[in-house]
Amino acid sequence: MPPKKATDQLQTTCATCALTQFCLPMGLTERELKDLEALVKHRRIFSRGEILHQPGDFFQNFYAIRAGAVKSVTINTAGNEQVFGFYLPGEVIGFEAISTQKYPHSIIALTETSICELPFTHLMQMSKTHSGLQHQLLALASQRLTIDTCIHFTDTQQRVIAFLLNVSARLNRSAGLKRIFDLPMSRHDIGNHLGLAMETISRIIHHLKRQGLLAVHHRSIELLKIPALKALATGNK
Amino acid sequence: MPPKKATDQLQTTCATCALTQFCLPMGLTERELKDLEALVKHRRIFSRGEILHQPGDFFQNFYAIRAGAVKSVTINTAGNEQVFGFYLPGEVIGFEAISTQKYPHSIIALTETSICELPFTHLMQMSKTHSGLQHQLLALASQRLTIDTCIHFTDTQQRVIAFLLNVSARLNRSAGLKRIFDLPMSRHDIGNHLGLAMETISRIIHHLKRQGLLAVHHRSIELLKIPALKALATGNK
DNA sequence: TAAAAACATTGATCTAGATCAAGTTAAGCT
DNA sequence: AGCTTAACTTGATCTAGATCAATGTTTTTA
Repeated sequence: MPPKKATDQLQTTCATCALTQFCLPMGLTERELKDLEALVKHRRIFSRGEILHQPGDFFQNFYAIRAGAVKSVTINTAGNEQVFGFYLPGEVIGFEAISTQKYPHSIIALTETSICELPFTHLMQMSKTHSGLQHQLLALASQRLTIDTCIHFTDTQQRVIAFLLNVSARLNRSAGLKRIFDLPMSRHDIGNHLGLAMETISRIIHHLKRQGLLAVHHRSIELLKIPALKALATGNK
Repeated sequence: MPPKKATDQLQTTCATCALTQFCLPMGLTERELKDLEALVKHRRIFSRGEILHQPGDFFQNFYAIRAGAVKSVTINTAGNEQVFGFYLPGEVIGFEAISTQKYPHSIIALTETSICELPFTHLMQMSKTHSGLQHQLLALASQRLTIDTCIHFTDTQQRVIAFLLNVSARLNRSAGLKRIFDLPMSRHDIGNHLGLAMETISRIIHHLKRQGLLAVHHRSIELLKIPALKALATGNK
């Protein structure tokens, strides 16, 4: 069940949302789910380029991505952007802000993006009585710690393939990799995030295409030989 | 109050530990602290090179670093090590394992290292009634998400300086940077972690030394011009 | 619907940093 | 203490990927 378009999502409840088994509701009892639902403050749509929050903004809400995608960035003093990561449907923004009470990054919508806003203090209050929620909050923070292993690969091609497989898996949370998908972010953003030039991303993807490992048309990707791609990503050249 | 040597730490309790205000006990009431103390299963010493756990091991315990340091690594199919990060005194290992119930990495002691073992299920049980602990668990997971920003810098020198400042700050959690400290990890590990060759680390450190920004003798570092180093790290060349 | 802007590809050149290699220093071991 | 081994430094060379540049494509906006 793929997430619907951003604009279709405004009336959905947690119980009827396609992402209910991956997002915050996961593992919650029916009762807990109903209470969580009551706690959702806003459902909002951001259009491409809009900023959800800036670094230093006081941390008040989690944002659960319902449809679309955002990037997490900072701008350094020299004016250069630094892409820290991406958030895809079902993923929750805010964990990195808990300890300092301030968001550390800018969150910018990459496409039309629909989100659910959840007040943190209410969530914490609720999780005192709802132990399923308490566990799920930690589990989501945990997931976030291991979600993005691509940056750690030394080999450039490995990094790019691992990134593509990572996005594919995250877009298809239920079962394995999504074979056909659209990258929500630009080559520039991918490059920045992986510490590579945009042109290098382009060339590596082209190379994989020529080898018949995937089909590409701009941001649309089809993984053709998943086992081979996996093998390359884990370092078996 | 610097952390004592690993071997001095076996008898210490949470209440008397120098790290009490940074580690899990932070923000806990006296009552909560006493209950937490009762929950600590083991205090153990690992010597250099010893493995705390392997990837895939069933997640049962958090490990709080009391003295020393460890690295978090994986070995890929080609036999290459990949350094994911480091844990320094007061830091807690285990958050990345909550969602899958398995540790994703090997944890290897870099020096003589003393740790406190805390059973996860007991912690969760306890945090149902101790809301300070519940918050502190999330806060520590949160901290972990933002602790290691060095890898995201594009410029090589920036990455290395940011790394040194990062270690310095983490070794001196209370107040700002530690001016004089020993790196617990090898140049090789630093390089691997930052995606650079060991020789490059050596050369960049040598370069900073020649500029008079720091004093180095093997793993011992003294930060001589902190503002200048900070400026370089944030991209003002 | 056309024009503009943003994004992506492809090629040519150049340089930062990897790799290779040798020598030095420090740490662990018997 | 002296031997062995691991870690670090320094230099020379080479290459992967950055940078520069031009063109093509798609999306956005007027």
